[in-house]
Amino acid sequence: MRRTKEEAEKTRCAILEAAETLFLEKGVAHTSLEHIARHAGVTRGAVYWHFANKADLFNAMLGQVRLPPEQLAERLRGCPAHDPLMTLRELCIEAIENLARDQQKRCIFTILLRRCEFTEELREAEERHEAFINLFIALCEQQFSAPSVASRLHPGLSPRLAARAVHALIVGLFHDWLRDPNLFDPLSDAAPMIDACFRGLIRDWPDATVLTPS
Amino acid sequence: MRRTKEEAEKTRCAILEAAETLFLEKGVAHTSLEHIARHAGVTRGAVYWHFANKADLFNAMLGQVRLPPEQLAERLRGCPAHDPLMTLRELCIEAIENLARDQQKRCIFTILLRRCEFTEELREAEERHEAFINLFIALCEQQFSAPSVASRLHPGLSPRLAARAVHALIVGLFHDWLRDPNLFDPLSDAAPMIDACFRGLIRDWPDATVLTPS
DNA sequence: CTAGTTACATACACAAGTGTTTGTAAATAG
DNA sequence: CTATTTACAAACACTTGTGTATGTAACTAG
Repeated sequence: MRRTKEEAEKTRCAILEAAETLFLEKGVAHTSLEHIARHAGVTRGAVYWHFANKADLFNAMLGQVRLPPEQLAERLRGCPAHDPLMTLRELCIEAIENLARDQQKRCIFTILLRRCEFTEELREAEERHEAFINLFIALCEQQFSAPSVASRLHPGLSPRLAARAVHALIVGLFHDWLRDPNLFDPLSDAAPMIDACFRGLIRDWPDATVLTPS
Repeated sequence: MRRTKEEAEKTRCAILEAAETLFLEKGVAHTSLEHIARHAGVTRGAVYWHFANKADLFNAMLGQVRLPPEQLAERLRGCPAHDPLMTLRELCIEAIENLARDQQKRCIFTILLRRCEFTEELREAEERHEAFINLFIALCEQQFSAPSVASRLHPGLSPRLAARAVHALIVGLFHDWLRDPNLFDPLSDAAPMIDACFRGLIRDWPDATVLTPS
């Protein structure tokens, strides 16, 4: 019953998909490879053929999507310093909207935030993820440090603190919304909330009407 | 080797303490009752004597402290409507400072946010926790709905959205800081960040100097 | 055509965890 | 002083999970 190469790729995907579903449903630690195999319509043999162990499968699953911090960091690094704040603002809003639109991203991020324990075996994934978060915060801080921006920070705020606040708000919005998607509507509410945040950080932040000419 | 009543209470506490330590260290799902018992210097017999199972032990552990959302909700409900925003602001700042000061609260909240999977067996604890979060958000929204406050909201913001933003910021700050306590100093940075948030929500939010006369 | 390899399924050995039952010494009630 | 709980320890029975080893049919390279 040996399958052709592309069929093998299909079972690999089926396993990844089953893992995604079951991790979301019952948590990473509470899902066994046996359970995943059954759900994918294969045996543990197939799972161990494609992946070394559960941690490896978990990493492969994460590798399927660019998580928001990763994506944000990438795009922040790519953009020039011209009007850095507006770029940052738009990226933040996009990140939230993306999460709402992309079902898989939502699923995987929910697993990361609410369905897994970062213990020894998942340390690698955790560290990679944290590295991206730290990179994002650092780049964010860099945007706030540009002379033309830093001078507009409200008194009492440093670029460092502003960057921390932006990241905290985004993480909090993710966390809250993934817990209960009825709390707000990402597509319509992301912009006002992000703008409120920037308005509290930057002295002359323009009106919402100017920012979203549609 | 039967112990007196107060000695029994001491072993109960020892078990709870061991659970706290090990849950934090290795995650809830990855910690067995056997492991907890050993760490507390007893056998599983003692654990099963004092607690029905792991979920029961987990709930008892959570019951030891008032978690921030619970505390916030309680205090918000208790305070009269006189200057509701300032009360809310102070509570938010206090919550963050408290987390930094109270070692046990920090530990347990870290477990809740980063060391447990909310699967079937912990559903009860999750639901209780979520209820407090929703209560906090509702009360928060109520503060923003007071006529004297709602009229001062920046255009584009509803009381509902403002409440969501405040909660998201706090959750994000907790999450970030518990992940890496070096990101900011709760005692000195909480106030400026919370004030920045409120400044972005409320039109005539006063200066920081006025707010912290110290 | 046949050797070797691929993509699994099956089976095995082992460890660990759970809940329960039973044993027991000391505290305590009467 | 005796009977009965209490507060555990120890042992048991069972399930589940992991990693590995072995089997095997079909694909594929030469």
